[in-house]
Amino acid sequence: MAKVALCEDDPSIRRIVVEGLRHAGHEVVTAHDGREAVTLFAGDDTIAVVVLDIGLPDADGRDVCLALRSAGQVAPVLFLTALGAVHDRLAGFSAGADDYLPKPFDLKELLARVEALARRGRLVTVSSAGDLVLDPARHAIACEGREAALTPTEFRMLAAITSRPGEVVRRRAVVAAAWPDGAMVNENTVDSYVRRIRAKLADVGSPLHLHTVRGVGFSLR
Amino acid sequence: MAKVALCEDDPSIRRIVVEGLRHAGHEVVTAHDGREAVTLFAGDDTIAVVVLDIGLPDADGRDVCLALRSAGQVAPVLFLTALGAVHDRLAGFSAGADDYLPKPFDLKELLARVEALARRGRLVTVSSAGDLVLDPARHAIACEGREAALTPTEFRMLAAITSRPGEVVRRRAVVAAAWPDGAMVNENTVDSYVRRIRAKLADVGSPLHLHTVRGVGFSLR
DNA sequence: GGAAACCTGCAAAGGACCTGACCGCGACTT
DNA sequence: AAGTCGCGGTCAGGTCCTTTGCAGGTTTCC
Repeated sequence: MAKVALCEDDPSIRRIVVEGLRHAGHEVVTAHDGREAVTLFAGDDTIAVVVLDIGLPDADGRDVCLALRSAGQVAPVLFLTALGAVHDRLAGFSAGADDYLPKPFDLKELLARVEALARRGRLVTVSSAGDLVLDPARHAIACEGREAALTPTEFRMLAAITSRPGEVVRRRAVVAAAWPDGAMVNENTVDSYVRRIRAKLADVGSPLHLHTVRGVGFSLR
Repeated sequence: MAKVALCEDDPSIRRIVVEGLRHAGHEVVTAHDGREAVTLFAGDDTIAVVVLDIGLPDADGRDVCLALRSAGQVAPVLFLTALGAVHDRLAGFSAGADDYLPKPFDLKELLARVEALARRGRLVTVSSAGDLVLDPARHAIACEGREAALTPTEFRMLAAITSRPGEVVRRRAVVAAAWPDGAMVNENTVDSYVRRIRAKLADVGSPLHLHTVRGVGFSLR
């Protein structure tokens, strides 16, 4: 029950994979070549996993991956390839891939890996108007290329607020998230952190602002 | 003439396999349970192939595999199992296995597969990101011709960090990888090693730097 | 106007990390 | 057997960042 984007030029392989994914309950969008993949997949933030063939007729799958990444697509990418050579695998990873499957592959294994990637999520995306990305793997936020590192406490706090975009997160909940051990005394410390988080949001040019709801808490809009 | 690591709790099966491998000219090291396997196999970089029983008395073979992987063991892993079910096969692969053999198996087939794996080297042999190359066989890093030798501990540590290029690897994970036996007391020792690794990265002129993320861990960028 | 809630700038304290040096141990050499 | 060397691990001191809280200004609500 996740949305999977598939780019594969070989019709028979494509059919098998699509049927397998659909049968497993996933929604599938397909592209036949690299250009179509970029067009269809780049702006779609509902995609949970991207499956890319490396050997495409019009482009290298890795270039497609890079293009998707630079277009803000943050879904994990799994590469399919007939090339078993190590350096291809490596090039795939350095292009921003999250997993790799050499052809010929077992369909069940592909399904297992796709689902693993979908579960893992890898990134918490906050897409509302622009695409602000919260990256737990790097403890950073990113927006259109620009990136800012967060301290552990800042990150916990922001994560709590972005977990429910648009909604108001109560001050108490923010405190509980930022200080899981139950420590913390001074209320004002929260404000200090909010201030610093706001500064970093501004640094990356985020279209989303950390809005305060007086007497209640904070929300991201 | 390859070194094979075997972990199997059943004495009769173990004896048969060991004799078969030795007869074929391989060197064999054995473990009886998961803990012993991790202890013996994790730090041994001369191992060409690891053969793991999935059903061990003290642990799931897949967990052992994960532990070995995170400890920097890069040899291909072949699973033995009495379970023929597909989902076990898949779980095995997702745990980082390279091949799979259901019991009861023909000794000749096991030998053939072990040798195939030994020849092939390993699925993820050289982990590299950018132009930096990590060579497990020589315990060295190289960058555009220049090369530097790493000590075993340094290598395990760097391997753990390069396994996820760009992402932050938690300090805890780094420690687990560098000291697979769970030893290690002084936190500062990690810093010392990081320092040495940085020096060697600089020696070979690596474009990638070992970046520290305060309060979290390290990442390679 | 006044109080509460919030923002801002700043600075102290403590922790995390870096650095350079040191020492013990085992392996290898002589 | 003694010496040498590389590796693993530790230590002390310094640096820098994170955390925390204060003090005072500003906004909002009654």
